[in-house]
Amino acid sequence: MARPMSETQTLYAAFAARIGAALAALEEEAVLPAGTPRDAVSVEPPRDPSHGDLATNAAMVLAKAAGTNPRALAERIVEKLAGAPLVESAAIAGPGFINLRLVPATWLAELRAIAALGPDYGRSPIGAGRTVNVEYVSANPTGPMHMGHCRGAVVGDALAALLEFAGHRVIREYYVNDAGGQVDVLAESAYLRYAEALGTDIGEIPPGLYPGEYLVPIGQALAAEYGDRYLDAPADEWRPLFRKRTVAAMMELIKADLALLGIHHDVFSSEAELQAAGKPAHAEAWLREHGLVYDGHLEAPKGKEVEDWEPVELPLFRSTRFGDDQDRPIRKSDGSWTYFGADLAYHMQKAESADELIDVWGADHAGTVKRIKAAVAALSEGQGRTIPFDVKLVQMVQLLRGGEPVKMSKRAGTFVTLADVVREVGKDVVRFTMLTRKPEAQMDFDFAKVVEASKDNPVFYVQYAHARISSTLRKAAAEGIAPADEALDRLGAEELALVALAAQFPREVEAAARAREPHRIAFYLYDLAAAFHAFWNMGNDDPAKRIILTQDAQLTAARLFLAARIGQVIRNGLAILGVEAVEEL
RNA sequence: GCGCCCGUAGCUCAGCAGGAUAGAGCAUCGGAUUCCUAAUCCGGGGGUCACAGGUUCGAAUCCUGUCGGGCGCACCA
Repeated sequence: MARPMSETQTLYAAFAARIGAALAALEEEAVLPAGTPRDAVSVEPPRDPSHGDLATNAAMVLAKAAGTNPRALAERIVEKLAGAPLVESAAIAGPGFINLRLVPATWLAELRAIAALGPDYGRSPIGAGRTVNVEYVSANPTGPMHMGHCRGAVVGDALAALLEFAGHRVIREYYVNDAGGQVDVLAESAYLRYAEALGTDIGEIPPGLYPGEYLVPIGQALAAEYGDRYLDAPADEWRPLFRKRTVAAMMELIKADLALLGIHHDVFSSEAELQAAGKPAHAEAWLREHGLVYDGHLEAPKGKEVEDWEPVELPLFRSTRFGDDQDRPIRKSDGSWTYFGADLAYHMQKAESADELIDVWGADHAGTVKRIKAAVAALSEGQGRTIPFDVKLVQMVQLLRGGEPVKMSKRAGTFVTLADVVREVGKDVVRFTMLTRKPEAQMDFDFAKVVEASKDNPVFYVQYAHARISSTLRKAAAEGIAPADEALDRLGAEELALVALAAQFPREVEAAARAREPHRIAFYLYDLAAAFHAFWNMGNDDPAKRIILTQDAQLTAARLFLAARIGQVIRNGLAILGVEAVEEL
């Protein structure tokens, strides 16, 4: 046990392993029952730095299993840890915390580990061997992306990157809702533009159709390709073609918008193709076999008057068996599939190639979470394997400009497009800002504030820290000094404190990945940037604390080495968020 | 009426698997600029973690209820 740390082993991983070894030893001595689960054992920095460098709650969470009290068990664990390499002292505190004080060389080893791992520093194996399907965006293919889609897009994309960094294989997926009635409306709208392109005066776009200008080029393209062939033809003749062509064009628009945000999906699944392949019918048959679909009557909606309510018999999925409030229809009275019916089959399809599913939805779809969770639960049960399934609900974003709400009307076609916003404030600002709040909390997005270049704005604050590091390295290079790790032992307490914070990056990644919360990375980076800015400013008060000391090349090289590693961690974190680490501002 | 989310400093929000004395920014007050980028930093004041119960060695965190705000509640998507 207690192997010395290797070049590339990170601190928290090393000590988690060491404590595990100590616990295993105690199992052999029968102090702990064999096979005691250790999931709740954590290794973390103590709240108060004066307590030491690392703390573990092992004694507290395992005391019950050991049949003793936390402090007594802590003593047994401390015996095993006290003599370990790099440990200066191990003490029991409070209700049974074990505080470890480490020799300073520990931090220097971590610095070298960051250097050795580079862009891989912080990667975790917790997801190894697991494939996660993350479905996000899935905006209807009826027009360009608007700001209502933005937050889910960014959160989903960052979540996918985070899970990948934490070792999962990730499938980024987009569900194209190209089968519903709205797509007919879209086709009709495009048909109008087609007629317009051929010289017909179409006047005002009738209410209910899509009025957006973005359909004009589609109409022109269709006119150029087909001439007036469909101008006086019955709708049945052109509708399927116009649907297909317009949806395809809309998806190109959407993909271009997503590209502006740096988002690229691996898989686009078409609802229409899903239906054409008979997947929903197959799902229905399977569910009927398992007694989970039956023909029954839908209850009238509660708390809401429906004038022409008539009970009809429909095929219902027994979602109440899995916690839903009502059984849900999978087909309409005309026999076509409901959105849910197709979505249910879609989730079955996704589960074929993934161990785990995550959907990122807007909060306006909160009402349908239970039924789709019920569907996946039914699938899990029927297949006899657990399919973990999470729906991340992303709350609304209120758009402001200098404190005033930005007026939007979908009907009038005056929504704020994602492309406009990215053009105005930039990709990095949009992405980072969307991640500075937990997704389930509502947020404001103020155009005036997010472009502010001050510490009030976390994007700039973090990028500024990185730019400062870059410029320092440039300046040092110009003076002929390169970062080097030969004299790291000359680094002082302030420098080691900075390393201690950087060393937490791997566990932040793991915690964020486990919680499926990429915003934690953004907050961590803010803290790390703050620590670096504070460190930097010590050089303003005391010139001896500057990074570049022309009269001491050796110490300068060591400090540059430190600064470069902090920069590396910032880069790795920003990479998860999909934000550029700039070299200068 | 029902379901989901939220409620933490004057404002905007963090709070990491239930852990030690609840944190940051803004605002406010007082300081640092012959400087490697002051686009930054240091310090002061500011809290009944909405409220009431419960679970336990320990709750901002978990459970129940109440109040307040948001979203949703069609065979729509």
